[in-house]
Amino acid sequence: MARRSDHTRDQLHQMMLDAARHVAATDGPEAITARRIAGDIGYSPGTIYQLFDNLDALIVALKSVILAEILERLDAVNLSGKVRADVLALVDGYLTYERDEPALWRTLFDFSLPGGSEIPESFSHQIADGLTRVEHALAPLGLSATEQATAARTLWAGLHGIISLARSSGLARSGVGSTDALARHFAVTYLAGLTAAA
Amino acid sequence: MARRSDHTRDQLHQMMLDAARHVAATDGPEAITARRIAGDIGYSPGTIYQLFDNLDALIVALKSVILAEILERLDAVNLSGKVRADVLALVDGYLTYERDEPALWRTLFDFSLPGGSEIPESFSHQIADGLTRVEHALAPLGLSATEQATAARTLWAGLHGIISLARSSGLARSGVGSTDALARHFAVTYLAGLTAAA
DNA sequence: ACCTGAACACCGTTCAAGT
DNA sequence: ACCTGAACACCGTTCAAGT
Repeated sequence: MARRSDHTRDQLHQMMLDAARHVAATDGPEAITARRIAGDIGYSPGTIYQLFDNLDALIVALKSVILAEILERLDAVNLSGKVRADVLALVDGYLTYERDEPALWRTLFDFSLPGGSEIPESFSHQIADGLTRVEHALAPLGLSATEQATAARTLWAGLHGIISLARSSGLARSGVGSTDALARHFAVTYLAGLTAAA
Repeated sequence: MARRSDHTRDQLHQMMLDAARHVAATDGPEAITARRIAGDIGYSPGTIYQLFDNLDALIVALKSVILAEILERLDAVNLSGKVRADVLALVDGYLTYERDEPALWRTLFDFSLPGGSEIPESFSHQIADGLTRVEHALAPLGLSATEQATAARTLWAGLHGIISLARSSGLARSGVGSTDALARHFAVTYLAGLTAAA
C-alpha cells in the first residue's frame, strides 16, 4: 500500500501535533512514541519522518504549542496598572495552567531532550514574549530597561523554580503553606525588595 | 558460568553507583543503561537486578549521591553571621557545583523519572538538610520559625529556577548579565524585601 | 510522490540454566 | 547462592517495495 494523500502535509502535521498533545496530556510525555502517534492518526510510523526529522523534533514542536497556551493565559490577564496586583494575577494565571494541565506543564519543562539539543529560535522568541508580559506589569515602577528586564526574568525563573521543586521534591511541607502561597510570597517579597532598593 | 562472588553485595552496589556516576558525568544521564553499567564493571546486565529493583532505582540512588555532593559544598561555606554575605556564599557554592558538574546537576534535576515515581524518604530528608543550611544563614534576621522556613524554601527554589531556565532556554540574554549575576541579584533583592517587610 | 511495514540496532527486564 | 546470557516485548529510525 502507499500513496494515500488523504490529508495534506499541513493537515498531517497538525494531526500529529494534536495526537501528541493528547497523549502527553493523558498519559504523560513518556507515552509519546512514534508507533503510538502514528497509530492514533491511522498512519504508519514511517510517515512521521516525512513531517519531522525525528521524534524529538515533534516533541519540540509540541513544547512550542504548550508554551503558546501558557502565553494565552498570561494574555487573558487584564492589567490594572497596580504592579503588585498585576504581577500576582500573572502568577495566578501561570499557576492555574500548571494545575489544569500538569502533564503538559511537565512536557514543557520536566522532560528534557537528550544530548546537546538546540533551543529552536522560535522557542526563545516565545519566552521573550512571555517576559514582555511581565515587563508590562512592571512598567509603572519606572525601572531602567535593564532593571526591568532583569526583574521580569527573576520573577519568571523564581516562579518556575517554586513550581518545579514543589512537584519533584515536595518543597512545600509542614507549615510553610501551599505552593501557591509560596509563589505569591516570593513575588510580593521580591517586589518589595525591588522598590526598597530604588 | 555463574557464582563468582568476586565482590560482596555492598561492593557491587558501590561499583554500580560509581559506574553510573561516571557515565552520567561523562556522557549524561541518558547514557546510563543496564548493559553499559554492567559492562563497565565486568558483570552481566542481569546482575543489576539483584542489587536494584530496576534501573530507575539505581538512578534514584545516584541522585541521592549527587544531592549529597551539593550539600557538601554548602557545608564547606563558613558562616560569618552576616546574612547577606552568608546567603551569597551559599548561592556561590551551589552555582559552583552546577558549573563544575553540569551533567550531574542535570541528572539530579533535569532528568525526571517516568510516571508516578515516588520521592524516596531519604531524598526529602536530604532536601530538608540543605534547607537547614540556608535557615542557619538566615537566623540572624530573627524571623519566626515559619517565616524562616518559608524564606529558605523560596531562596532554594528561586535559585533552582534561575539555573534551570538559564540552561534550558537561555534566560540570561542581552544585557541582563550572566546567570550568576541574576542569581545574586535575586538573593539580594529577595532578602531586601524580607527585611523591608519586617 | 506518498506511504507501508519489515528490518536493524538498540532498550529494560526476566528467568532457565549453569557452577 | 550467585551469575549468565538468551529471550521477550518494547523502542527510534530507515528504506526497499508497492501504488
